[in-house]
Amino acid sequence: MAVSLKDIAKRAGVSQATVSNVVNGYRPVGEATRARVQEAIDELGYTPNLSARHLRRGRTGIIALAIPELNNPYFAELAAAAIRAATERGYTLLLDYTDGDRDKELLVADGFRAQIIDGLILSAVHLTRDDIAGRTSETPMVLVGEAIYHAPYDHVVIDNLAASREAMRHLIALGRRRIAFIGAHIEADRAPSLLRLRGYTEALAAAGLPFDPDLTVTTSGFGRGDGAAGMRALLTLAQPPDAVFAFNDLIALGAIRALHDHGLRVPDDVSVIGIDDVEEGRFSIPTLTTISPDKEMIGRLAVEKLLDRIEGRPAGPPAAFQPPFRLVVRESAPSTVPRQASSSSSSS
Amino acid sequence: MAVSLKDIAKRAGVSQATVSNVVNGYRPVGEATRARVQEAIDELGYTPNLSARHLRRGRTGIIALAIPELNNPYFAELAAAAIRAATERGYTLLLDYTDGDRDKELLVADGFRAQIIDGLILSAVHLTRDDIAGRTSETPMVLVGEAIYHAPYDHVVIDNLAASREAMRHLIALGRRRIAFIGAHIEADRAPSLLRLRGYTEALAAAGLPFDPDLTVTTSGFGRGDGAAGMRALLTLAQPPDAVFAFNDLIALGAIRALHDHGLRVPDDVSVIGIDDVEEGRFSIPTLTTISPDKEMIGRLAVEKLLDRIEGRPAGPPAAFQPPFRLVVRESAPSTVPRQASSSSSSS
DNA sequence: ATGAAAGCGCTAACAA
DNA sequence: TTGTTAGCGCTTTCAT
Repeated sequence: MAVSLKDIAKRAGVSQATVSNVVNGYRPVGEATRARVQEAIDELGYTPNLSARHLRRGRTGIIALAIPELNNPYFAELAAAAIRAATERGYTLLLDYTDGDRDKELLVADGFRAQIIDGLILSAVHLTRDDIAGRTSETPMVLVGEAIYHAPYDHVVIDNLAASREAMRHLIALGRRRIAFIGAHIEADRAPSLLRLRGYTEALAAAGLPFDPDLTVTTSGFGRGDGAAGMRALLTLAQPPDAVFAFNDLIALGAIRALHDHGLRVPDDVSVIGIDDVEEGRFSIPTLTTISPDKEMIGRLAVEKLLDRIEGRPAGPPAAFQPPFRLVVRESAPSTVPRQASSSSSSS
Repeated sequence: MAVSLKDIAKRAGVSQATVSNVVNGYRPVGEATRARVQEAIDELGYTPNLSARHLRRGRTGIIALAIPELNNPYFAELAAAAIRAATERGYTLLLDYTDGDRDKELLVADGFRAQIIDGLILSAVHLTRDDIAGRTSETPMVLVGEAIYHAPYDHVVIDNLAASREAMRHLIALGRRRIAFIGAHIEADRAPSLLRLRGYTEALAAAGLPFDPDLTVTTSGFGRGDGAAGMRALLTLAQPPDAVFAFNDLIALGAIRALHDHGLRVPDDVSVIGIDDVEEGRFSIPTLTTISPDKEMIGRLAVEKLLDRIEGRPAGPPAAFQPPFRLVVRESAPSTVPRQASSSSSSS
């Protein structure tokens, strides 16, 4: 059995309460006493038993970040930022991953592991508004991610409408006219792709370009394979697209691969743009033009807002927070309109 | 305050012990009693308080997996496997990431968060043998990853020597003669790249090929940028390589990008092979030939061995476990020898 | 400034 | 088969 408060108290000849106060500093402790206690702590090598502390305090010091998939580097980068932020604030961050499975998302939102965590940052994909609204768990929660719920929770997400418009403007400025969107989803009202899709159609309208339903491709997942399949479908069209706006970078990368397999060149024949700015896109061939959300800030903000709620700081009513983003132009959709076939120009 | 054992006991008119037994099943409980208790549990919505349980049992049900970086998809995939395995066994897996920082690795190994975890799976990069040997923490630990320590801990890792030899045999069978290795490390005796490097030299010797020190490139990290930088260095050689064996896929992918920037073609001018089989390499241009370790089994085995120690199952002395791997041939180093070998030193 | 003592919710040893 | 009871190690009144 490890060294306990009691051991220290005995050794230092004081009460447990005093030791506790030396450790936590809730009440002032006399200088001489403090020194004696500290010495005992050092000698015996005491570390507080967290389970006991948590039992007593009713909090665990653990918060969870639930993400759909670890394999998407976007989430890996987001998680890294959140872990940093939590650690700085003295919390431990537990990564829960839901596998893009609705039941698991429900389970997590509804208090699975609630006993172990003080709060939850949830990046849901499949949850419905009712799922969120009907949540019974009392555990503080902050929402992250593209799906919209209009639910009474803080929500951290970039301005997807503006981001999509900017991506589209870039493509349109390049002279592209048949721009496809890969990564739409079936769910009508709160799908992750909702705002990005709206940005897509609005940008088309603003540029006076027709909206062709054939150019909007639905995918089941969010990975490279989905992007490749979506692109292959587009390539069967009588009039294939001359540009692709992908829901995210992984889909964009998959689309590029499918174009390559089909003997088409990016960006000469087709321009491609994604969203996320994962590192992979800085080294891919071609490198990927993308919208880069401030992932560090997203993670940080989500943690902060959650801790505000947990620690009962005045935080006002639930609100939406929009970290910045910026357009990063790379080879897959460069600023200069592609002249002819000529590749292997490099610019990292 | 949430519903407690006591509440259930009162409601069902039984003792706390009985409720505990119907929840945990340590002792048999009468059918009628069980039903009554279960009903009370359902009605009141009881979930055990884990802090209390852990305080009492002396275990938390949490194990940690410490990895150098989350951004490397290899570790993300490994973590996913470990999380699955832990969850199945009723444990929660906490991801700790050390940032490839020696101090953080030390901290983790030496019992940071020891109060909260029952055991640790450590994938260290920078730790020395002495660091490991001098560990004071009592927390059970299992080692994962390429670095060798000959320390008294279970260690799960593929047979890196055999894997490297197989990768090299493939390159040599292609007719490659100047094969470079990117991703060596300074530390002499237990660096992650040690065995892979030895496999490289042994394979050269076995094929009667000369070992040219210029073709072995040291990198500080393990990412795409390191691979690209390493490749650029190789391309300044008077006689650049005609093939690259990379320490891992990310380095290989970075090397491919650098070759592309240099106007060289993969695999026509230079063949490239990596290790890890990350998903990215199945969609990259060109797709990546690689050694695919069984990540699912690595994660699973590490968790199992750790739980054996934690739960005191007879596990014998610490041992090494070698999950299988296989060569996956893709475009960057196809089986058929490239035809028009134009691997001159034309563009440099 | 310090101490004594009462639990937080649970499990396990001992009784019945 | 079930109940009683004693803590696990800590924080926190209430006294002093």
